[in-house]
Amino acid sequence: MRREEVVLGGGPFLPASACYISEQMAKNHSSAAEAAYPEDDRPLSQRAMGRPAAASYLEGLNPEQRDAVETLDGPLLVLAGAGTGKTRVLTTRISHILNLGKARPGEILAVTFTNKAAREMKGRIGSMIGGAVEGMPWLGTFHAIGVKILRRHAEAVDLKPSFTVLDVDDQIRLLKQLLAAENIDEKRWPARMLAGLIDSWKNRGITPKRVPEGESFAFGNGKGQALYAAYQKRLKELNVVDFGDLLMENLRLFQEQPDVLAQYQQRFRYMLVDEYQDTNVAQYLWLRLLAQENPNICCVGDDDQSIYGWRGAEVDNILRFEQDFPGAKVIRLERNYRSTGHILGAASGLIAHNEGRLGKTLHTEDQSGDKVALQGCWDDEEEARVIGEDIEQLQRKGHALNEIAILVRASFQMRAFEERFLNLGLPYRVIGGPRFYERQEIRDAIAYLAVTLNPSNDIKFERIVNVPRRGLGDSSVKAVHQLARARGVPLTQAARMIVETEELTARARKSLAGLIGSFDRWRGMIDSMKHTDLAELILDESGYTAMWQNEKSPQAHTRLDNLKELIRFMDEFDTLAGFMEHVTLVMDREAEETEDRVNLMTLHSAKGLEFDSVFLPGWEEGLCPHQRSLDESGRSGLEEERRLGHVGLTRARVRAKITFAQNRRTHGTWQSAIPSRFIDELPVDHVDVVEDTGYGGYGASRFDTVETVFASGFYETPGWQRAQRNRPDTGSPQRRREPLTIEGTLVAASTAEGSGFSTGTRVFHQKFGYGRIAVVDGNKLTVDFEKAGRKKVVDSFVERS
DNA sequence: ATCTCTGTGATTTTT
DNA sequence: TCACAGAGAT
Repeated sequence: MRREEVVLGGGPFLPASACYISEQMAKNHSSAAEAAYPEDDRPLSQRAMGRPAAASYLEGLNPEQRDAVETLDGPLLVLAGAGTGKTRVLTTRISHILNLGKARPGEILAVTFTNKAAREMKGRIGSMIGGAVEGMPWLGTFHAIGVKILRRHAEAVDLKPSFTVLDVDDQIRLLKQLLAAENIDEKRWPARMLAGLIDSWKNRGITPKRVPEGESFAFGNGKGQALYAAYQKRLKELNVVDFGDLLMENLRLFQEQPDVLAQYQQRFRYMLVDEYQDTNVAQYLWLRLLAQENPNICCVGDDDQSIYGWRGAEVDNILRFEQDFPGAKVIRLERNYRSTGHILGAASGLIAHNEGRLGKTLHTEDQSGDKVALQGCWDDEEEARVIGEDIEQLQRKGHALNEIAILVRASFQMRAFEERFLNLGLPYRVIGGPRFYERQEIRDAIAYLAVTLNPSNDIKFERIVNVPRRGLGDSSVKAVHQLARARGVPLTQAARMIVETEELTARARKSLAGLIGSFDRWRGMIDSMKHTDLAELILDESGYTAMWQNEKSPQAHTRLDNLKELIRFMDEFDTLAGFMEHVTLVMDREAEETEDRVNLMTLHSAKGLEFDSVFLPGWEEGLCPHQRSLDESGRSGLEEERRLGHVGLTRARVRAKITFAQNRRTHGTWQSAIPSRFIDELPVDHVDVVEDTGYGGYGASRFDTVETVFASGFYETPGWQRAQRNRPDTGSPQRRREPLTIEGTLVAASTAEGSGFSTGTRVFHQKFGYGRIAVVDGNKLTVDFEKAGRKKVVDSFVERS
């Protein structure tokens, strides 16, 4: 994720001796190498040096794992259940391919979903083959690899090689502008919704032209498709791509340029895919294209752990693998090395209720250990109290808090636990939540750096043009915008032009000129200054650091710390450009946690992790099979929720406890809840019911209150009142009051070179009124206005009167 | 520009 | 209930 990813192509990747053999084998690798294996086919030099025999790393594997590692040719699906050594198989397989000399590191494509997984694989392979990780240039996330390929062929998809990746914030900002331009009421049709829709299209590999007619109506009364097209056009103008494009444009590239596709098909002798159950349609199509020529594709995944359907993952991809890749071999990894027999039994029993699955039966030799505990509680507070007590007891027995996790379905559940733990003085940490890169101050800082590097990055420029406040409010920005659009130039360039005139107030003009000047100055220092020093200088000189120093809010200090952390992070890269290249894609830095704390997170973020003790609160109908999931996706939704439960249980090594609350406060009102259907699906032999002794007596009376509050409160809810009020209002979306003639002038001005104006012409200006042109200087006019006096203006802001 | 008020909606999250 | 975003007021 750091420097090594910037390295393109395959550099030296193995010790010299190994490199030699790889070269040789790669040339005529097919039959000879296969026949030779498993005999010791290392070069004499290596054998003489006493290096471990080729197969030594295979020894610790169980038969299925070994089969998965050694079945190198043809399509292979490895169904790897939870805790069955999936990562080990992947990394050993890569090492094996390299060791046999069947491919060079640069000829292996290995894709993961997260940076974390990619990093882990790099690390493990590095320690297996001897540290030289640079040799795996094509090991990374789908997105990172997508960027790498796109950079090399940017022109083929109407981009410049210097394109940047748009983050979600900027994406929304851009969509909002489009909606405003189209006069769409953002209240009714929020930009986020459109973003989600576009994302879902991109997930499925659907271009604007191919949007199904019905789906276009999912936004703005049928404007969905047109807006998607407009958005794509705008992205190209700005030379940016969004996350979805990283794959979409790759697909387009491969489809439109067969020679480019062929180049990669030949390059990748072996392909490996991690977490295949999480791939979306676009990723699947991408892999299919690459594997057409050379079917050595190995997908590792677990259909029972597919929990990202709602963001485009297609479980179907893994279910259909054998049809998609004819002649595919399927290997099941069912030996679990993580959990006790009871935990595994409970998890297996639960997931067995799903119909759409390939079917695996996890087993373990470990038959010791406790059954899964089950306890009902009165409400969420009691649930937190019970779990808090359990944890304190574990702590007293000497268990590390780091080995304890509470996995919730939805983040609002965390609150009760946090309150309780603060009360008890029990240290905890929340995993997930807002990420470093998503913090406002980090994004602002990055915006400054981005504009310094590339002055035509309009989106970033807009973000910080008035941050910190420098008197460039809406009206000033709008004027710059208008000019930029009329001329078809970036905002910074429009700003340069406008400060030569008197369109803006003297104060705004001075401020804007200062900002532009600063950016020019900073840009001039890129080559002569260390990038981290430059970043610091920019943040200081722009007044950004001062802005937070002057703020008295308690978070201001953290923000300044984060900025320092950003600079420290930058230091891991050689140049500013190198840092910026990776900033959008990889900023998942979490400070290494050393303290002993209980882990609190959602079930989703627990995937891939494991703990000695796991608590699973909130197993209630409507929450653990989440109501929304049921409403929106019916049976498949229910099955995904069940997989979520399965993922939760299989995180536990030695103990797991499921709890549910009979009453839960949601949106302010108390609701009585019934235990999740999943609870009754657990095999009784693996479960111990803990009697709930925590409440007595007052339950019924409280319940009465619940009903009264609910019944009487309804007609006072804001929602109802809103509905009443809005009834007669037939809704008249505000029309933007902009004379059409202005538009006409704008179009004319943008097409004509130079101004079509001459001295003496009577003109009209929105702000200054009527006047007569005194001087024409290219696009700049000096006009004697009847009321405002002599002003310098840009020609596109006036019209003939 | 900075605040206060009002309306709104409320799973899950990576890149 | 409560947090947050956007509009409107000062």
